[in-house]
Amino acid sequence: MARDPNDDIIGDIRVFDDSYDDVELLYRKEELSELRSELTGDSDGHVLLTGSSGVGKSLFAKKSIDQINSYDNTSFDRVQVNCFGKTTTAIKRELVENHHNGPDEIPKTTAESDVEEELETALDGETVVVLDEANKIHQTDIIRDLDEIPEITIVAIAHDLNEWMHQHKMRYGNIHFEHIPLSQFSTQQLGHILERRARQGFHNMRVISKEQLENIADEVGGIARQGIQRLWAAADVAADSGHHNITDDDIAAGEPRAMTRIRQMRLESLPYHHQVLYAIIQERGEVTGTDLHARYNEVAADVYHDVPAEPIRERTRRQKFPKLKQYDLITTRGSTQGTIYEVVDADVEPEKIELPDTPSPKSV
DNA sequence: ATTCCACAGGAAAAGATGGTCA
DNA sequence: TGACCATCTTTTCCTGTGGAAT
Repeated sequence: MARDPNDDIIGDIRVFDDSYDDVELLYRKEELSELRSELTGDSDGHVLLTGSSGVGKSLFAKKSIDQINSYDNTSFDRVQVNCFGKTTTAIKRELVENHHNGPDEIPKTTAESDVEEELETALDGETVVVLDEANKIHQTDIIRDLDEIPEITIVAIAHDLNEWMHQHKMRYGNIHFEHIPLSQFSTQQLGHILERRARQGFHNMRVISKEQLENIADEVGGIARQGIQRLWAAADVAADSGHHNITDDDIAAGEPRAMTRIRQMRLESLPYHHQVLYAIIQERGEVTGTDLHARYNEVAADVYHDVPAEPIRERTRRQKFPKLKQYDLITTRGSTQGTIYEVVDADVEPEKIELPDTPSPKSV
């Protein structure tokens, strides 16, 4: 069962990365033309893109704006920044750095007013600023600031319209955003998208059939990111099993592997406290609240030894669980003192956290 | 049935972080 | 630079709940 590299089905693993963007935009004609009329029309409003996780919002923003640029013979610049966890100045700094006119690097000590100045000098015409994960913008007035620069049109990306309204419309009430929702793909559409991916990532297209691709698309309910991970996982399982073609069983067997990979990425994107708590639950598969807190207190000194973070109190720990649930990493059942915390997938390992192995069966 | 207990989660105060402005 | 403000996180305090003990 030794795995011969020549048997590998995957030719280019990068094709299955989240960040891979050397693709053609498919089935987004309507949204594209809406965006085009916003960006090329007279309106000086901004754009809000929404859609559920994994439908390809960032990719759409990137590819469609570049496409509009080349088809319409317009020439505005596109600058894209992920806003997650960044301050106003950090976002502006990154905007300048990402702009083709700007310096590649601005020292972090530069004052905000100077960064602002650098930004305005870099702009030499219409510029579309894409704010990725704009729903994560918290204590910043970045939107208001950018709105005041006439050359800039903002394309903000968020998950959910209501959430966006709640967080921002009140604060930026007078700044207009045209809303363009991105829907999930139909089975057929996603099947086709996956076929393109396979064509790019696999050595040979004959290893998987059209029906199989559509089955994957159907199973993931039109969520592109999941479909792509399922495709990768199916190929990975097939290669492990020494198959030359991907079988239906490989696809089925790949499902947990794909989900594990997605959950693993989510866990790693979370702050340290979440990961510590996850590690404790994962250690035993399931644990009661009492045992969880006891174990936390036991390992706290070790686990927080050489990290910037400090251990947190019980109430604060409880406040971390909703996020872990939302990311489908843990579940809870029972209520009040009987609550059991349980990992969804024991194969998802907290890579940064090493718990000291003092197996403490509820020592009384 | 009643009381007791432990804890999840709500409310609000306190703290931390980062921005603005004189 | 320091006083002040806005926002988000953590802590403190507390209430409601459901199971166990009486």
